[in-house]
Amino acid sequence: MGNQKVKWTSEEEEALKAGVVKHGTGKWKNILIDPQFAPYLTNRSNIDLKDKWRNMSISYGQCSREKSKASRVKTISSEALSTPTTENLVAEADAVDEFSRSPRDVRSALGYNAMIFEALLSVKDSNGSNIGAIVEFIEQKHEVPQNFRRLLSSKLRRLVLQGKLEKVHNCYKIKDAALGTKTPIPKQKDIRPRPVQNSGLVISAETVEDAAMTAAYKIAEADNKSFVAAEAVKEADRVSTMAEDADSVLLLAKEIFEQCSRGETVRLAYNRTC
DNA sequence: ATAGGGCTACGT
DNA sequence: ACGTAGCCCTAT
Repeated sequence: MGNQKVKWTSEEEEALKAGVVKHGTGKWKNILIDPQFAPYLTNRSNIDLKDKWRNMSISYGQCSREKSKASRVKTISSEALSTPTTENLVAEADAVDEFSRSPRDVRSALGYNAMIFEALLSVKDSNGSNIGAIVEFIEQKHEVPQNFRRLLSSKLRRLVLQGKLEKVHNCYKIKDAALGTKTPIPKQKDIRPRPVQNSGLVISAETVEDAAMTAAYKIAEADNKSFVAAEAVKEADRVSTMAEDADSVLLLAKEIFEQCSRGETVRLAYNRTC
């Protein structure tokens, strides 16, 4: 007799994720009235968004480990201080948030792309950020190598090439199109054994990039709120590292392709150690 | 308007 | 029978 339950479609989920990236968690009404997302969410109320986001956060968080019913998020604040498990360390680090940068910051090992998105997402300036600001932001939160600025600029260039970022004058910002409205890729909930298309580089690279975007969502969420279980952070780490590897291969392939198409002879030397 | 607890339809 | 996820209720 109660009402029928209407399952969320993947389009709705994507719109919600993108909405959270753009407006932040808790801004459900804003997401709902944003013309960018509204078309996908006509059947949902702001409360629905809140509930759905809660469910998504929970299911991302518990992934593989213990599935005690009490891991419902609220335990973080009460127990984090007493039991030093990895999970709680992360929760704690995120709860203190802001400018806490203990030397063993759990996220210091995150992939650079993830850091870049993290930086750009937390700067709400619609003009974007210049490279100096990005470097500064990341240095605040993570330990970086000596040549970081140089490294960063090549990463940024790459992301612009891929259409993930937009460069205006000397400022970089996240391209809206990259945040979901673009492709209605079905993208089912991971876990599934997904038949790996052995057909090629492009497809797999795109898939990985998609995963990297998801990782960015999670990181954005971690900064906006104070919870995201260790599993999610670890996964974000793993995935963004994969994405960077794929990036390199993709870029290399592109260069080779361009040289070939100009009729140049391309020589490849294989001297990897692994 | 939002957060969090509670209820329950639905799929195993 | 049980867990999950969508929906409802209430305090803030």
